[in-house]
Amino acid sequence: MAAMIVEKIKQSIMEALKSLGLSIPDIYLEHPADILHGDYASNVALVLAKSQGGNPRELAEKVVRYIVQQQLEEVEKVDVAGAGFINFFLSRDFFAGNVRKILESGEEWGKNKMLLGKKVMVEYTDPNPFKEFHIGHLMSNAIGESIARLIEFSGAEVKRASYQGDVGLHVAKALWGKMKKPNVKWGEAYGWGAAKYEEEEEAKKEIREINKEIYESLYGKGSKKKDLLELYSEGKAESFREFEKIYKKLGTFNEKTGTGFDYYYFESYSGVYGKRIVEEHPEVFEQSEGAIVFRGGKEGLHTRVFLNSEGLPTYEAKEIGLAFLKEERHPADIFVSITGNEIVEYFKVVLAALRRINAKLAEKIVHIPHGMLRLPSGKMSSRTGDIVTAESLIDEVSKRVKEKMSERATGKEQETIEAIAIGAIKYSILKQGMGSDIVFDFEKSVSFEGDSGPYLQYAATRAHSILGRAGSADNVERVPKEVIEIERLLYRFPEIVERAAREYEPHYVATFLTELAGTFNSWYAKEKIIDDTPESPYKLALTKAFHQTMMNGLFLLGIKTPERM
RNA sequence: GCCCCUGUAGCUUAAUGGAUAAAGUAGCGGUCUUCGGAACCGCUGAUCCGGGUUCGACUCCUGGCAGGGGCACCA
Repeated sequence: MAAMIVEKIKQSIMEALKSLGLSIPDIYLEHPADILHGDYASNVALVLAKSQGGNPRELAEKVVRYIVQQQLEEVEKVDVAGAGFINFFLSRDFFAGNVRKILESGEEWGKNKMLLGKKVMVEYTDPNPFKEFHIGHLMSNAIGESIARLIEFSGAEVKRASYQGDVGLHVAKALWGKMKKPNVKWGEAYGWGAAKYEEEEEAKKEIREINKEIYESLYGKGSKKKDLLELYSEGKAESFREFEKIYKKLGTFNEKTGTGFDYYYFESYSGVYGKRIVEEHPEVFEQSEGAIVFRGGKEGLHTRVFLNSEGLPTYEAKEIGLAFLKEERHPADIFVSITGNEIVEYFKVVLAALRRINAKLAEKIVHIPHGMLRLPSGKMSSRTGDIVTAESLIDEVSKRVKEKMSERATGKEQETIEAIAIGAIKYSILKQGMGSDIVFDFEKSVSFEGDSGPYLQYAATRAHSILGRAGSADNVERVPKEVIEIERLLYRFPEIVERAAREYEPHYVATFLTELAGTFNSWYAKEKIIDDTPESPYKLALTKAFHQTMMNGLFLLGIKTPERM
């Protein structure tokens, strides 16, 4: 397989530097904002002039002379501009060849080999049984699914994992609520139990008792209260079924296994594991006020409790256990964990402790924290009952899509409506960088115009519609002289995918697709694609290449491309 | 008080130390003789405040200010 053009250009720069007897710094290429500055630009001359002295422009001229001698077929022109930038202009043939390549590659278009042969496990979503699947989980799911797909596109074998809190006070609250009010849903039972826990001493006492009971039954001591355990299993199974339905809807679903995730981990297991591991490593942990703690002070971290004074594992010990559990069940090269950023500090402590127990395992763990999805009123919380469930959000947005669609004659299939609604929601989550919060304004956040999921889907369906009308679109013979702007974007797709995967940042893909769709829409507005000019077949091929790129890109965001909308 | 994250047009967000800071939305003005108007074109509008490093800073360092998160037996 031919190397990506960006690699070829880098190579040619390196050879030029070598011939000139210069040292070779890290070379990176950028796409200049202004097309007058070429398709790629390099600042090596500026970098070298800085480290070794000399005039950057003169240096650039020398480098260019060597590059020109190499006669790269894809490069039409190389020149020096500005302070000493080397600008590369790609040839007409390169762009046409790329269109051909897209059509040949189809669903494979955009893949890279960065992680070829690697095994990667991605953990995300992590909803807790007995509680509602809220929009925070939706956010984690959207991000995790996209990252999983990006990693798959980079050549790795990906396993999806979800880690769920099936023990702890929240479970006891739900169980207590359900026992008092057998007819309400689990989510509601939890909300009510949580409220009473704060309000009434008696309730608090009973809930703590239930918590202990569950723990003891799980830790092998058994329990006399058979009905409580039955209710517990029932609730867990019920949650599982509910979650699976949502995963299917969201597109996190493996047809082969018939489940959303390849691996499910539970705190009840990771807790047992973690407790044992902590106890086996007294050289790492220490006793303090009756608890077992890890002192992170040396590394500028907090001291955190791993086993509480009752000997029960906390979040930290469970996370340690989880790391070993994952490695045992599916040894991988990279374990990615997607979580909210409120636990970054804890995660650092966990990793610091793990490093001393098993440095190799700790090395393989990558924590990707994301911002929070907040409501205008404040933090998302299921404790106060002030929550928006994923289900209700999808329903609400679907309703609006339906209204919008009823203005049209065709296509009111539920499937399409949901694809658009979920596309809108996912896009609003994935269009921005991982770090910052999203303020979720019910009215504005999910728009159908401009910078939105439906905008991307719409551009794709337009292209699809033209292709349906035209029949064949595989003729890349009569190439027009002028390079069309879309061509200058299309070839960049694999680079974008690779970068997004490398940095675990799906928003690079989202931003790129938006630019691409906008360019297509502009072109579409002023250019007739199906006409009787000799260029028409090429324009059709270009339309098909655009459509393929949109489909692959949207797939990477976990968004479906409807045929009509 | 200490630690971490974030401050970019009115609002929501882009920008790999690089060339004139890019979009969407809101506002104003256009395109309606269509291969699909959820579209297209134009105008208005921004790097929180000081200092520093650099040929070059939204980006790196430093001091403030503002917002969020975290600071031992919850997750």
